[in-house]
Amino acid sequence: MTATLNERKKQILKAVVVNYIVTAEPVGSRTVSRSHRMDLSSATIRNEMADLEDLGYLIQPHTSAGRIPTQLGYRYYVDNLMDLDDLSSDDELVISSSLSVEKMREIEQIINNSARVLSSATNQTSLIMGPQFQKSAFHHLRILPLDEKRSLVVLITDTGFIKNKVIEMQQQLSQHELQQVVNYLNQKLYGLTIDQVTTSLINELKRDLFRRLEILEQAFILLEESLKEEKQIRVFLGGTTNILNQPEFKDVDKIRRMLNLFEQEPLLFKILEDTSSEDDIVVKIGAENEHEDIHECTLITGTYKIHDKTSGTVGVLGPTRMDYSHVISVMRRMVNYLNQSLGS
Amino acid sequence: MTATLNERKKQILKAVVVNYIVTAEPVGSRTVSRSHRMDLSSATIRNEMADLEDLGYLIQPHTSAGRIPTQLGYRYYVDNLMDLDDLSSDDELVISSSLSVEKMREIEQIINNSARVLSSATNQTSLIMGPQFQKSAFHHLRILPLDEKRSLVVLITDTGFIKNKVIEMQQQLSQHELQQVVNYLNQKLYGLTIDQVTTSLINELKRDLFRRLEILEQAFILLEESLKEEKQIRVFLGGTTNILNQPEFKDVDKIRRMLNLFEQEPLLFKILEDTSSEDDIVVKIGAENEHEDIHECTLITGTYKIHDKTSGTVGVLGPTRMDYSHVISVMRRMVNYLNQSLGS
DNA sequence: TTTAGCACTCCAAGCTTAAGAGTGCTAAAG
DNA sequence: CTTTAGCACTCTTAAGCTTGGAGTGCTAAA
Repeated sequence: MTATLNERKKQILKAVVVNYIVTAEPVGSRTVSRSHRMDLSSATIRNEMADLEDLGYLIQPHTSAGRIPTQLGYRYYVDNLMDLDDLSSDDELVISSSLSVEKMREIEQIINNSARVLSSATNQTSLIMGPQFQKSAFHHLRILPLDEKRSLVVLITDTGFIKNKVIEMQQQLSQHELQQVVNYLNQKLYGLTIDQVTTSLINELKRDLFRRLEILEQAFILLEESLKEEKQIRVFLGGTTNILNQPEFKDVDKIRRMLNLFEQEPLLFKILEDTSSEDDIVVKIGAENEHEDIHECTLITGTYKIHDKTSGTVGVLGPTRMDYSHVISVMRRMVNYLNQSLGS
Repeated sequence: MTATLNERKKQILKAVVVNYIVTAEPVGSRTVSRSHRMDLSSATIRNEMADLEDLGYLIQPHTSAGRIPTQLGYRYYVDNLMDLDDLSSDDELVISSSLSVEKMREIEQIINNSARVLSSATNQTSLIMGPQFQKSAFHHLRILPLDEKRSLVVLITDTGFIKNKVIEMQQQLSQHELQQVVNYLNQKLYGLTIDQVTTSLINELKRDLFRRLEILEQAFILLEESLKEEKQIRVFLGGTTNILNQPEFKDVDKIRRMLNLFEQEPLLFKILEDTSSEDDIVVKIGAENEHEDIHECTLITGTYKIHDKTSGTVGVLGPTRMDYSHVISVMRRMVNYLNQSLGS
């Protein structure tokens, strides 16, 4: 199908897409013939555009309107026609300055901030999936008694994650008893990924441990709880109100559906996850996305790494009429930034 | 002003408010005369309504439309006319079941969940201000070394808050050295509220400590950081999309302004803070709110306590046309619940 | 003091109209 | 064979107009 487009058709398709991205209005033949250095009359362009419509790249909202790109048209544009955007020094400035103003230490902070920057640099909504804690390997566990009843459990992974949780224990445990349990667990769990530390494994260990010292129901509950809580990965959003600026969302009902979607973290997670496992940047246009509520949207995603492990996904979501080249450039930069600042 | 309303006017005002809350349409004299057991003709009602308009309790959107309550009208209704709502067993069920399904341990979880429940029980947007950590008193500090470079700092307050933070230290400190610092700090800071632990106090301690043992720049940075981070209180939102269901927000521009507001935590904090310091439930109608963007909204707030200290604020935000009695009832229940589950 | 009746006002919804943008087709020109 | 000019036609959008209904205020009678 790609082969069937001659140079002139490509130029015209590109002109329509570029123009439509900017104006959000159907593009007429006259506009194309005048504005894009094409030494052809509008009539000729009209003929070509009619062809492009037959081929499925363009569509008319109604007879006697200009054309707008179809999903296929965008796809062709992204794959074959798009010029990559050099970030303007303005954007460059905005991005790098807002990212580096403060040294941020906490992962959550970094990601939250990134989401904000990404959305404001693209004028779209951004989604960032937090690091996938589950893929990290268990390194060791420590327990710090706080007072008679409470202890702080600290879980450390090979990628440098540190999760901690306060737990309460009905039964008092001596420092020594605690230490025994902790040592046992460290020995058994070392090197497993968090995913692999299943409830059944924990139950097994529990049985095992009961045989030897018969105290520690509570110590296990804590472990189970710490893990369970981390099962659901957090998705950070930025600029959710940006979609309201897009003319394609002037309908309250569409807005509601989108915002509703944004409130459902598991769904967002699924949407992002569907795209991942690629190395570079992925562009999913319209119905290429699984989820029905974003069939009129484009999702552009990239993945970042922590310690060379694929770790999380960054996404920008907006209407299919999106400034692809710009968003892709910003995304590149963002992924780089995350790789750097989370990598260490 | 209150005294000037005779019984009949009160009944009519009440009827208009109640009706308008349900229908969101201007209420005509005929509607009032028929529906609310008033044995008066519409003409009589008309006269009374004209009076109520002169007094500032009602207003006509245009000549020859029914009346709708003014801000003053709502105020009078809330202060003098409102029947308190017995929660229907349905609501009762929804609320108590969704709150008690799981034992939640983390404060953040409890609050987040509460926000969700509150918004769905009221069909409005809910805001909950997290506990004001700053008002708690410092109890003690502990440090748990994790590996050569990192330590976990744990801060415990008298109200049972436990904050922890991982810090990195360039310089290695021996367990002994660390312990010395920690002991010193615990002694000096004990009993102060977190608010009182200012940067200047820290600097003072720092100087003091330097004189005796000259190591611990890092140890202080950590303390400063832990505290700074907690300065901004988190506001939890629930049901932000509920405002989209209200007919008064069918305008995209209004929606944008509201959602924008919701994205700015410091503003929300300020809005909630303005209402607090009361013991019971506070109703702020329309322009009674400071912030201009919610001049067409009503904010109903309550405060909850942890360990008998006033601790945070719960709010429901919606258009001035709001089911006051229902929201207030739900709010009561919510505050009770929070007092119970955070109190221990 | 209350009520019935009536003229009047105003909005909302539907319809009509005119302007403008853009097309498809045809026939002529290159 | 390709390109272009010209023209009739289509469709949308905005503005103006019409109409029905809801609700009022006023007056006069009960």
